[in-house]
Amino acid sequence: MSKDNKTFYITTPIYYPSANLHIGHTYCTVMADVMARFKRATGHDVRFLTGTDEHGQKIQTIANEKGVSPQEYVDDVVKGIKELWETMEISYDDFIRTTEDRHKERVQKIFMQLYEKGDIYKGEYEGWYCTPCESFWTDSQLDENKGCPDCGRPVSKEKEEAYFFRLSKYSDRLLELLKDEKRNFLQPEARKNEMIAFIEQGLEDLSISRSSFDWGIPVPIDEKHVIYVWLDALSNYITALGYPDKDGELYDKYWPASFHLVGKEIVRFHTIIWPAMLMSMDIPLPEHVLGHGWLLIDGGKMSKSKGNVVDPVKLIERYGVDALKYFLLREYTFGQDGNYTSEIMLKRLNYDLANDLGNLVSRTVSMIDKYCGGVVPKVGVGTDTFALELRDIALSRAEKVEEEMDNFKFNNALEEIWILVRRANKYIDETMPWVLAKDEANKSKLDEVMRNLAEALRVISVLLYPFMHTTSSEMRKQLGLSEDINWEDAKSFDMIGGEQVQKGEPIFPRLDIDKELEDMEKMKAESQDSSEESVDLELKDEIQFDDFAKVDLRVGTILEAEKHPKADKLLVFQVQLGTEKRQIISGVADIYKPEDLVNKKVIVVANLAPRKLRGLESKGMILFADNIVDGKETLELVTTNADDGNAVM
RNA sequence: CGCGGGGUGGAGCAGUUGGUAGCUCGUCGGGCUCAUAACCCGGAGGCCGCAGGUUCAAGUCCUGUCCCCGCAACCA
Repeated sequence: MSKDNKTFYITTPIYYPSANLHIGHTYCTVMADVMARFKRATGHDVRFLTGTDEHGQKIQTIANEKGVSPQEYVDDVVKGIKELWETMEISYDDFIRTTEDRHKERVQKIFMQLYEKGDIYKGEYEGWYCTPCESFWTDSQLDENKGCPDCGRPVSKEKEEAYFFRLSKYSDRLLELLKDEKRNFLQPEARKNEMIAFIEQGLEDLSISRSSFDWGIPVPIDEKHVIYVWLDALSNYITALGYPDKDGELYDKYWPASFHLVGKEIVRFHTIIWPAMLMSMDIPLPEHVLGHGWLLIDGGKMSKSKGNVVDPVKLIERYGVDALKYFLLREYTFGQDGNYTSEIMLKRLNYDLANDLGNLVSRTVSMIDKYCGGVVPKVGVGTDTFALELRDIALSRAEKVEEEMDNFKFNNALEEIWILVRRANKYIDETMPWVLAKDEANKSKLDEVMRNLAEALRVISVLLYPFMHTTSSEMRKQLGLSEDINWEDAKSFDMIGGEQVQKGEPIFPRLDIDKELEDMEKMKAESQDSSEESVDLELKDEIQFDDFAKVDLRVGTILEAEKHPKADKLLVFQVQLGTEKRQIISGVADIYKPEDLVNKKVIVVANLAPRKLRGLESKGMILFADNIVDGKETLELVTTNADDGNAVM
C-alpha cells in the first residue's frame, strides 16, 4: 500500500445462497470485519464490501424444488445472511447482491467492454449433458458414479454453444504478476506455486456464458445466453463501486482494492481469472489476494451431507459475539486449515477470556473499589521496576499489534495484547496490594499500583477495540472511562486518574466445560428430535409405480472382492445372483476392505445398464446406505437373509 | 511418476531472510488470597517423520524415502 493513499478497500467473497452460512463463512467475514475496524481505528478511509452471488443453475434447481421463483428463494436466504451479519456486528459499508439492477447493468457493460476489446468470442463448450434434465455438468459436479448429480442417470459428453474469454492470452502477464516477489500479490506464499504451476500447464480460454439455464444476467448481444459465474460474480468488486459508470466516485476513490479476502478453494479464480479480466479492461489490479484456510471438523471438511456443520448463531446465543470472534481469530493461523471442536473453543474462552482478561478486570475494579473508594488514584507511574516493566510492555503493544495486523496475523496480534494482560496479572502478585492495604503508611504505593492497573486496562481496552468492541466498551464502563476510543491512546501510559469505577458483572463468566459440552450434545439431539415433527424431505422428482417397477432388485452373495487395479476408490466384486455370476464395481474402497465384504448378502440393482469403470465392466449396482459415524461419512451395506436371485420389492 | 498441504516434548499448535527449539493446555512442586476455585513462580518432558547432502552452523536450504490429509475449473 502506498503511504500517501490512506484509503483501504477490503472485500469478502460474495457467498452463494444455496444453503445457510456456517461458521466457515463467519470466520472469513469476521477477519475482514476486524481488519476493516482496525484500519479505521488506525486512520484509514475504509471501504468494506461483502455480498451474495445469486445466479446459476443450482439456485434455479433448488428454487424449482421448493416451488418458488429463484428470486423469491434468494431473497429469503439473503435475508437470513444479513441477519447473521447484523448479529455478528459486521461493519460492512456495502452489501452487493448480483441480482440487483446496479450490478446487472454494469456487468453487461463490462461484457461489452471485453467484447469490444476482442477478448470474447463465440465457441463451443464441452461438458457432460444429462438429456432428461436438460442440464450441463462439469466433471467435478458429477456424482460418485459419474452420473447426473440431479437424477443419477448417465450423462454424455456434449457440446454447447458458449461465449469464451481469451484467458490464454494473459498467461504471460499473469505469470509475471504471480512471480513478482516484491509485488506479493498472493498470500500466503504456499499458494503461489500452485497457481504458477496451474498457469504453466497451459490455460484454456474460459467459457463465460451458458444457454442451458436462464437464471443469470443476459448476454447483451445474444439473448439465448446468460453470463456465467466468473464474469458475473467476480465483477462485484468493481460494480459495487460504480464501475464502469461515469460517475463512479467510489471507484475512483477506492479502486484498486487493498485486499480480496477469499477461501483457499477460490484463490485460483481471484489470482488468474479476475486479474486477466481486469487486464482486458485495462484497469488496475487489486493489490493483494489473501487465501485463508478452512475450519475442519474431525480433520474433514464441514459439509451439510456429513451433518457436521457448525451453526454460528447457536454459539453466539450461548457465548456472545465477542467470544466467538476472539476464538476464531486467536485459535487459527491465517492461511492454514484449523481443526474445530467445541472443546477447543470452550477452553479458549475459559483460559483467555474468563481466567486472564475477565478476572483481571474483576480483581482490579474490585480492589479500586475496596482500597481507593472506587476512584482511580490520580498519581504517577512510580519508579519501581515492576511498574516500569508493566508500563514498557503496555507502551510497546500497539506497535506490535500493528505489525502483526499488517501481515494478517490475527492470532499473533491478540497474543501480543495478552502479553500485557498476563503481565498485569503478574504485576498484582508482585506488588501484593492486599498487603499494602493493611498499613496506612503504604497508601501512596497502593495508589500507584491501582492506577497502573487501571492504566494497563485502559490500554487493553483501546487495543481490543477493533477485535471486540463490545468488550472494550464494557471494560471502559467499569473503569469509568468514556466510550471515545483513539488508537493513539494505546501509546500512552499517562492518561488515567480520577475516574469513578463501576463494578459490574464479570465480562466473561467462567464456563463449566464438561457441562457446556453436555448441553451442546443435548441441543444437537434436540434439533434432531425436532425433525420428528415430520418435515418433508427434499426428494428427487416423484415417480410413478410403473417407473419403480422398471427397477429389478435382486438378492446376491459376494463371492470375491478385490481392489480395482487402476482406481483408488473402486472395489471389484464377483457376485452370485441366483444362477448367474457377474462382476459389479462399487466406489467404496475408502470405507471397506475387500475381505470385509466377501460372503455378504447384498441387494443388487440387477437390470442397470452395464458400464465400464476405469477399464472394467460393472453390471449392476450394490445398495449401500449413507451414514455418519463420529462425524465421518461412511456407508452401511444393505443386506438381507433371502436366497440368491430372489427379487426385492 | 497428476497437483498441493502436513508430519515439532502427553494433546493442540507457532516457528519471518539458516545461528542457543517457543506458545497454550495437561502434568509435578511451590506461592498467594484482591479476584470468576481464578492469579503468580519453578521443574520434568522434544535426537523437530526417516535417510543422506550443502554449511563454521539446518526444524529452517537440497536429494531421496515413509506416513496422513485435501484438491483434480465453480461448497467459505
